Amino acid sequence: MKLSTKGQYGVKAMYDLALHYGEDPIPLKKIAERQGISEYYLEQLIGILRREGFVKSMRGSQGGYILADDPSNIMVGDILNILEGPIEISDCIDDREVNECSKVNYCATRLIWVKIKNAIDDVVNSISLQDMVNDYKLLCEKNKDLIKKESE
Amino acid sequence: MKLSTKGQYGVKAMYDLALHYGEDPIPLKKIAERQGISEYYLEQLIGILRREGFVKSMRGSQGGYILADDPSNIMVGDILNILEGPIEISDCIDDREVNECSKVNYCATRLIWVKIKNAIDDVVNSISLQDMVNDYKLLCEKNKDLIKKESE
DNA sequence: ATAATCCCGACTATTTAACTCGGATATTCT
DNA sequence: AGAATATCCGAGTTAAATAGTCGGGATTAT
Repeated sequence: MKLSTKGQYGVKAMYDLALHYGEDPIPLKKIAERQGISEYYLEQLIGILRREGFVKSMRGSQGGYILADDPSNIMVGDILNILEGPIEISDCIDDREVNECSKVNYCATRLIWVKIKNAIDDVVNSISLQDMVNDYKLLCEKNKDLIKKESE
Repeated sequence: MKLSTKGQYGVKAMYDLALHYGEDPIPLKKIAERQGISEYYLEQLIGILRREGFVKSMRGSQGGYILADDPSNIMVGDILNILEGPIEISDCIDDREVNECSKVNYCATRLIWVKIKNAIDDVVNSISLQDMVNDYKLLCEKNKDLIKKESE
């Protein structure tokens, strides 16, 4: 059970843009380099994100991409939903079992997939790009302190 | 983002066995029919579950499968882990970015995949086969009441 | 003996993931 | 104007995983 790289790459790229929000547009090449992703492949993914309105593009020399909105308004879940498709764990319609409960249109396992889906949604819809940036900066601070102490 | 059918089929089959726990062994053919799964395909899956000690098999005529343990001791997570493999959402080692935080061995997105994994684990490790059976029986009761009222 | 059933390994077809590429279009800089 | 830099678009490729199929052997109740 695993996520595809689409979602991973998409979140990484968007996070990279979030780190530079408010600055000049970032060309894809830079993002791909920094995040260790194939540039050509990322091109496809960011194309999707652009069409969905999550990033804006500037063509031509000095062009690149910027976030279409404030990082605090973009949730990880938004990105994953678009790149991975909605979480459709099961297309479960199980009605063959004609027994004492025959009238029940019910798949015993369906509830489990629903619970899993909800749990994932809760997580990814609660984390914004800004949260990720904050976490990163916090870690940097801690690290600086650590280096400082080491050199004392 | 979706689960493979392996996990779905496996849970369905185990649930079927749980419904008949304590009775005679159930042949694979019955399970496959009732749950709407290819018998040959299910054969592979249940083979894995047998080797891992989750079900016991009886060969020969009147043979079949039974749960190796009480349904309350078998968690949905156990089944999924074996059939889908552990949840390895990302094999994220991202250390290329040499900037002001260069000493930090840290992947910005890693925390997200960890959180997702934990959320899924929490769900599937909290649901036993017995829970599923209870849910089903509860639903049957409700349904009976409903039919009763309708006929009044 | 025979029918039912598990057991095992190999085979195949389909789909998906993960890239790769060629060339068109737009923009800036010199 | 022209070169360089980028986005934009669609198509092609490769490799792996998924899902399913099959043949035949071993075991056991009737």
